[in-house]
Amino acid sequence: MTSNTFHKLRDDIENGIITGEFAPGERLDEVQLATRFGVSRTPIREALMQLSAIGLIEARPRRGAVVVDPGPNRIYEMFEVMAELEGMAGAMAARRHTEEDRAALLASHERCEHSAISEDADSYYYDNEIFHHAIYAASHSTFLAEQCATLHRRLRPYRRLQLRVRNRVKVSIGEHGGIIQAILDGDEAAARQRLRDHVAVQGDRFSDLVSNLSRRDVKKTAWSRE
Amino acid sequence: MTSNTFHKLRDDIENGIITGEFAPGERLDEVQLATRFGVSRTPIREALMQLSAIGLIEARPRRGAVVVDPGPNRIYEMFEVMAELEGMAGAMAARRHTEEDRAALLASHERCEHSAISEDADSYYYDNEIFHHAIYAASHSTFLAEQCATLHRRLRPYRRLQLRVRNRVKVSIGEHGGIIQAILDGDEAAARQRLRDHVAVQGDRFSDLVSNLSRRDVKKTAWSRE
DNA sequence: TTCGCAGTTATTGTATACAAGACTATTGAC
DNA sequence: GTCAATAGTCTTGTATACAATAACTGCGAA
Repeated sequence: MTSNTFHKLRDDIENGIITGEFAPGERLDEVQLATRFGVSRTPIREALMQLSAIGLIEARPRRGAVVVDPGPNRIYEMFEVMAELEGMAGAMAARRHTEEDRAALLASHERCEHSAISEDADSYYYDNEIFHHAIYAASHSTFLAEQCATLHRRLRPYRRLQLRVRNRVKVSIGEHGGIIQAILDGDEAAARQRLRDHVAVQGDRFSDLVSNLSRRDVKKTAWSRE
Repeated sequence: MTSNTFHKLRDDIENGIITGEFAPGERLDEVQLATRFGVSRTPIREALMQLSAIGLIEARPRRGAVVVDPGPNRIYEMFEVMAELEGMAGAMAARRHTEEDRAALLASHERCEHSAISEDADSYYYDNEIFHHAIYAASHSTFLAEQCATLHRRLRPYRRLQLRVRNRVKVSIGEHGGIIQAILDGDEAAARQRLRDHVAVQGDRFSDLVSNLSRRDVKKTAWSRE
C-alpha cells in the first residue's frame, strides 16, 4: 500500500472530473491540488500525466492542464463507438456466456428492476453499471472488456445526464430485458443490435443530451465566477 | 518547443517498445534511461507514467516498470476489436466520404500497389498505414479515428510480423481493392465486412501469428543474454 | 483612450536530495 | 549442506530547490 499514494491521487482527480467537481475547461493548478491533497507537486504531476494520456485532461506546454471539454459532436461520436463496442460485447456474450455469466446477468438485471421500481435514480445508475459490466465479462474478451469499461467510465457524466430525461429509466429497463433474452438465447445478431440501439444516442435522445449539456454549461459559467 | 523535452522522451521510449528495442517483459530502469537520454529521472518518470496509462508498460509499485507482454490470446483479442473498429470506420467512410477523401484513398491505394510490385516490404508497410489512416479520416468521426490510430499503433509490431507470411502482401493488396470499391460505391455493409475480414486474424493467420511470435521470443531471449 | 512595450510575477519544467521499501548476499544455526 | 534471518545495497517514491517561460500589470506614447 505504498505507491497507492499517487494512484489514489489519480483516481481522486479523475473522480473529481467525472463528478463535475472540476468542470470542463477548468484549469487544474498544481500547487492548489498539492496543498489540497497534502502532498508535493511531484505526485500530482504524475497523476496529471496519466490523465493527460487517457485524454481526460489536456496538458498545454508551459500553460498548465485543463479539463477537456468535448463538444456535443465529440460526445456523440464517443457514444457511437461505445454502441459499437457494446454491441460487439453482446454478440460475443451471446456466443460464449457460461452458467456463471448467466447468473450474474440475471442477478444484475433484477437489481436494476428493483432500483427502477423504488425510483432511486442513484442506485439505478449504479446497478446499471453493474449490468453492463456483467455483459463485458460475459464476452470473455478481457481486452474488449477493458476498452468498454474505459469508455463507459469516460461517458459517465453524460450517461448520468441522460437518465434525467423523463421515463428514460423505464424504457432502459425494458431494453435490458430484451438484451438479456437475446444473450441467453445465444442470438448474436439480436444481442448486438439491441445493445447498439440501447447505447446509441439517436433521434430525440441527441437533442435531449445537447439540451442537458447546455443547462450544465450555465451552471459551469456560474461556478467560474467564484 | 519547450516541453517537447518530455514529450519527445515519451515518443522515443514508445518507439523503442514498438520497434522491439525494449523487449516485452524487459524492465525499464529509470536511471539507466535518464543517463541514456541525458536528462534527470523526473521527465523519464513522467513519460513512463503516460506509457503506463496507455497500457504499453506496467508500473508495479516500488518494483519498477516492465514492458507489457501480451500473450497470443490477448493479441488476438486486440485484433478482434481493431477489426470491428475498422469495419465501423469503413462503413462510415462509405456513407460520408468527400471528394478529397476519395482522392486520398485512391492515391494511398496506388502507392500501396507500387510498393507491393517493387517488393519493398518496409515501404509497403508504411504505405499500408497511410491507406488505413485515409479510411479513418474518411469516417469523419474524429474520436473513432483517434481510437483506430491508437490501437493501430499498439498493434504495429504484430502487424509487421504478419507481413512476413508468404504472399500476404499480394493478398492484402487485393483486399484493399475490394475495400476501396465498397467505400467509393457507398456500400456500407460491404465496406464493414471487407475491412473486418481484412484486419481480423482468423484461421491460418492466427497460427501464423503465434508461430512468428514464438520465433520472435527466441530472438528475445538471445538478446537478453547480452 | 487605446495600443504597445517592458518589468514583474506566477506557474510550469527539470534537477537533485532524501526517505522508504524490495532485492541480495552473507552469516549463523539446525 | 541447506534454510532462514538480518544487514546492506539498490531502486523507486516524494519533496524541495532552481531555472525558464508565459501571463499580467503598469507606464508611456500615439
